[in-house]
Amino acid sequence: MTTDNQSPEHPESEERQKNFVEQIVEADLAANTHAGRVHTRFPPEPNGYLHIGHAKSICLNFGIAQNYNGQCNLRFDDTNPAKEDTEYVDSIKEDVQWLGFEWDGIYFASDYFQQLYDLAVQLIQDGKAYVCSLSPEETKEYRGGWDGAGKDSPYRNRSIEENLDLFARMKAGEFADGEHTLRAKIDMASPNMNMRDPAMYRIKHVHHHRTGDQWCIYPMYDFAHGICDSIEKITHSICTLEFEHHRPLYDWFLDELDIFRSRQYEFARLNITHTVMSKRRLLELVENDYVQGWDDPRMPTISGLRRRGYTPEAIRQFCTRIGVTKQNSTHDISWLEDSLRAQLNKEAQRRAAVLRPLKVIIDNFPEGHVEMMEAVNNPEDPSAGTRQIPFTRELYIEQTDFMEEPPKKFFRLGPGREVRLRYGFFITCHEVIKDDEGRITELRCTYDPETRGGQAPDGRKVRGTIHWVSANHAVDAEIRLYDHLFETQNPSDVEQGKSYLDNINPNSLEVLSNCKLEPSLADAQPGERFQFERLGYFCVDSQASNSNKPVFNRSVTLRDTWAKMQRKG
RNA sequence: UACCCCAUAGUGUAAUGGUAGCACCAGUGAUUUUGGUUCACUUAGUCUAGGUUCAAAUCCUAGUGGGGUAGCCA
Repeated sequence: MTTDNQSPEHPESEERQKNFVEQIVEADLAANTHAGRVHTRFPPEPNGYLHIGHAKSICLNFGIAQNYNGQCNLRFDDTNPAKEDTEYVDSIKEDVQWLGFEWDGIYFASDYFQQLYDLAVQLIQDGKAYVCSLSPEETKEYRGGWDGAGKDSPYRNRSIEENLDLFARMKAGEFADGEHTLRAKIDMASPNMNMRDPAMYRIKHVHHHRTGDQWCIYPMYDFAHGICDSIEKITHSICTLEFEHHRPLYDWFLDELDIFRSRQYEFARLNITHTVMSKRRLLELVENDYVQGWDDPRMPTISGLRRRGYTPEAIRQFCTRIGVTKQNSTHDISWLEDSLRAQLNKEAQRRAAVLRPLKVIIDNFPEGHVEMMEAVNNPEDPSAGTRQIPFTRELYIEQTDFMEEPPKKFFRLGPGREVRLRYGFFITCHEVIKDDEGRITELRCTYDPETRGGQAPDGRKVRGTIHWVSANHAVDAEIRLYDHLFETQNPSDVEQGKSYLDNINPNSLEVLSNCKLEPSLADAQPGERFQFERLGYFCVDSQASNSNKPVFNRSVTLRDTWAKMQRKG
């Protein structure tokens, strides 16, 4: 259930077309299938951090519960202790809550291990399951391929008594890993591989993060998942497309066991350009230090996006904008970025920050004099008020806001040109000072005292308005500029012999350590977000900032039509 | 090789047998003390071939294209 931001004027709650899952839910409601009850669940395996693709699923599952007066559980699918860990459990809970959702029930598949075991025994007693003693290799061989039917396991017709005995001894730890499995007795000739006597239990002498060493046999996903749904009386079990072929098996278990009938529905997982989304790859990026952890601001993980400066609202907004269908598709990453811009444009306070400083001396401004200027905090929100910023003789402007030989459409500063310093004065550049290597080190300018605040009494116009910071008052800061983690739209699209890793963007992180911020930014708190005017949205890094030198992450740039014009030439 | 799913402007999605619509992108213009925001306008689409029907994006068949599936992973 969402805990905030559901006001009527909020874009998330605006009228929109219902997606196909919502239509199914509404049809069930209309038909009174579950007496008006809607119950979903979000079922992550705690073997990695949540990413934006999970956010889509979270928004779908929790969103449906919320919109139809239902409930949504958080359930950890922890049936494979070899890969799972409490570290992941904790991060998943944190991420779900941060996204703004509260689960109605929190469960673990491991809570149900005994019930699962009992139901497996029941299936054996009904002659629907058997202990198979084929090796993994033999099992694969017997399963057959797409070109024909598989072969029945020689153990398929063991007596019920023998199966019961063997299964009990599997549980008791009498056998080594891989010696036996419990299999459902379905159809080795099925064109659906999942129905060719799938494994229900395997022996794994592995310590489980919650049940410890209590079990040495663990249920397989197909057996456990549907039963967990059934136990929790889940009405709509929503998963991704690759589980489509598992649905007949999901149904088979519930039907044979004759327990509460949950239904599985599948939707297309989220793909986004310039990034990767599989847990395997994200893990690889982390473990091989391509990034600096799961919460690296370049990662598509929830924790990465959070550290990058994304808001839960922006992510939820993105998830509702992209829709839910069964079509495989890839969304442009700029959609995600736009969602953030849309929110922060309305909410973020504006500040001045100079990324790559160029000193400007105002020759006709009195030395030592400080003139306090009034600046609007947020033009989109008058209630945000104003603040005072100091104007002095020595300023910093952006290096990119000056060109010695400006091209035609360049509106900013150049020799002999006049621009407006935002909330300051008009200044005109008279002299360019360079070092021995010819690099520009300083600009000599004059200001027009009549233009205080940025208006000329004679009504003369100026094309460019640039930002600035008073040199003596400036706060030094480190600013990290992030770009797409991968250069190509689809990192997985590689020629023979190459891997997605070859598409990593070598310039995905640029650290600027000599940035100059306006004084009001001195005590910005970790996680706080601002718009640095004309540059983008930035937030105080939650890990690296300390009191002597704040560190800001660039969440997203502003739209930049000038940069676009330059790119096009 | 078999089975399953999918196919609508560049991208992403509506229309559920009855006028093909929306958003983003792109382009043009207006406003603007952020080359931001906002506003207006413009471009552009039902994969192909048959069939059913008064009427098909929608139903049927075939083809084409894309995706998925042969873990004792989930």
